[in-house]
Amino acid sequence: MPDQPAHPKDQADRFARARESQSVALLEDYVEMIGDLHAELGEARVADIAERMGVAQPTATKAISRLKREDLATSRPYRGVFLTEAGTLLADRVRARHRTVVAFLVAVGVPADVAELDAEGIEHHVSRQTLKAFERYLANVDARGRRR
Amino acid sequence: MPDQPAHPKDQADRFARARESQSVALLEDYVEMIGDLHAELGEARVADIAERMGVAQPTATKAISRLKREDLATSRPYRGVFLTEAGTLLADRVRARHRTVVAFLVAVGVPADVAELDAEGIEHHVSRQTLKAFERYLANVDARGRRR
DNA sequence: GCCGGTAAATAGCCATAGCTATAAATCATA
DNA sequence: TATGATTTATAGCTATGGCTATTTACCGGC
Ligand SMILES: [Mn+2]
Ligand SMILES: [Mn+2]
Ligand SMILES: [Mn+2]
Ligand SMILES: [Mn+2]
Repeated sequence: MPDQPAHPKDQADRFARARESQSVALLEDYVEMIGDLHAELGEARVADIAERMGVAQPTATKAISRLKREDLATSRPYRGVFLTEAGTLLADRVRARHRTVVAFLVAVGVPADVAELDAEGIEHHVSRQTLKAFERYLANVDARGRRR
Repeated sequence: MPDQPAHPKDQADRFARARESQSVALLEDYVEMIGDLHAELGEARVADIAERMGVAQPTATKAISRLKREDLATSRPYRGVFLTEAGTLLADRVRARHRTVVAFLVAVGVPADVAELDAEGIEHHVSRQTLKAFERYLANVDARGRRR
């Protein structure tokens, strides 16, 4: 019992878009974290990246190869990983979006710990327009206190 | 510049959870759509499933194999695909969640067309608790009219 | 009932993202 | 400075989810 008769092409485009977002999600999470590691530790070692991502070390190495291929990072063997200009920009954008999504979820009544968990996946599918809507919502909450 | 010093294990668990949600996402979208097709057309043919998913026919066939393996669907060769009890339950749950996510996004100010697009990816990362929060929010909106 | 057209299945390719096991490089310290 | 410990890279495996090309099954009309 779908809402409308469904336009196959539109629906297909929707799925294609979600698949595309997904394929970028891994890149986003890695660059964000590499940026975090530089801010916290002054460097991003493969071992630390792997630990925080919750994957085996060769899995992280392989992901880093993809970052390099997409010009988001460079690395000096046995010397750590570095974000390019583009990587830094992406990391900052992704980090800001991540925080907005978490804050927004909390603002609409999601428990903080759950918000953190869900945001890790949700963030990658939040478009520019949706992010703007979240920001507007937060601005209102901030200005007028918790609405009920 | 992360918010807190970051607990590597917690963060790793968060990523693991997002990966798990992702691996279920495809199953969810397929069962929802197969349910839709049965409601609309009385049957779910592989060709229609592929068209709506925006993938080639063999890709749909392979996904259906996975649905069968996970006991969400059965199929009679050249005769279409059928949801099991579990598949029907999942489809209904996923369809309801999808609608709630879209309605919620629209309610917080996301343009309807954008809400449709983003929801297709977001929905799979919305936990039970977050969904409850969305429902509460919508109930308030319904009861008291559009808040500003 | 046969035969052509359509639909589905199968074969076999590629890329991604995970893993373990092992080799190689670096580093610390004796 | 040699050596052992640690870290990183590499090799090679699996599963998923895309694809195209081809074969097989079904079905409707003659
Ligand atoms: Mn994430
Ligand atoms: Mn994130
Ligand atoms: Mn979806
Ligand atoms: Mn959906």
